[in-house]
Amino acid sequence: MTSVDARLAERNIEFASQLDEWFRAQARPLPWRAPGTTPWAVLLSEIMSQQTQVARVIPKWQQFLERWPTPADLAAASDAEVIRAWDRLGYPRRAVRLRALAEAIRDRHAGEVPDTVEELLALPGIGPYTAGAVAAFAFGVPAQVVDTNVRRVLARHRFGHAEAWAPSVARDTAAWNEVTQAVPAPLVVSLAQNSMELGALVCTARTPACERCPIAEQCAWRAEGYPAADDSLPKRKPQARYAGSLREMRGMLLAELREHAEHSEAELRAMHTTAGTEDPRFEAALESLITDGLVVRSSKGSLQLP
DNA sequence: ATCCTGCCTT
DNA sequence: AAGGCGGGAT
Repeated sequence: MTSVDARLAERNIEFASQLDEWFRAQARPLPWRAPGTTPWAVLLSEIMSQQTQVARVIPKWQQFLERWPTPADLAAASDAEVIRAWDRLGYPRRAVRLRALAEAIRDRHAGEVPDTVEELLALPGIGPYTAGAVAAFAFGVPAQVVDTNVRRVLARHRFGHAEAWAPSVARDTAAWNEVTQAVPAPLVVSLAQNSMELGALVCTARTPACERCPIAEQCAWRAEGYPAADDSLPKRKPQARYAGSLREMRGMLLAELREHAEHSEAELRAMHTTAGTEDPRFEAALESLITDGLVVRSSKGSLQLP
């Protein structure tokens, strides 16, 4: 081992150890972190937390588990039931994917959530983050876990960037490999959870609370005087305006279909036609919902949840 | 306006 | 690599 490797190893282990100490004292008691949480419950929490804040996920997570305690239970439900239960968590296509996911677990894995990244990644609706998170948090595998929080913490603390780099599997993997090198497996697992928690509570995107940060002393970004974002780094494009968007129309149509079991297509179209002029978004929104499997067109021109 | 424990398609 | 996809909170 070269002296460079030795120094990196020392830095990595100190980084992981300090975060671990902080986590034990400061972490939120999230329900899916309680001992005895099933892999299915962990998986469900990760799916629901994809682009939805923890506070909004918690009650919905509890409702789903009470109603569908195992993958087989959810697989046996209809898409319509799951879409209605999903309610306003956002990105309703996740509800359909979730049921397909439960079905795949039932059919390919005898109803048990698999414990390897490779098998998890092959399931619908599970990408690099979720596969790693489930392997790590449900099964203790020292897998790569890079979400927006980890990405930002590493970008700042280890690499001195003001903002996280844009999501890229290559960048995520390179950074993860560097910071976990020579770190013992159990500590790698906690590093994932700990850095995620630090990003959520302290090293936040907008106004980081550096005065409460347990690793501020070693922070590269702080050492460099909190430099502004590097323009050479790719940035996520801001979301388009919601009012008037196709997404808004999708939301309106889905709300109506959630409420009434069935609609005639003509009736639904009429609801979005004023003074003889059809809302130009109507057709595209409907087709998009059908493509996502959120709405089905029946034989005689009626629309309903699948 | 920006962010939130991303994923899938093109 | 880029664009699309909810809805709530700050």
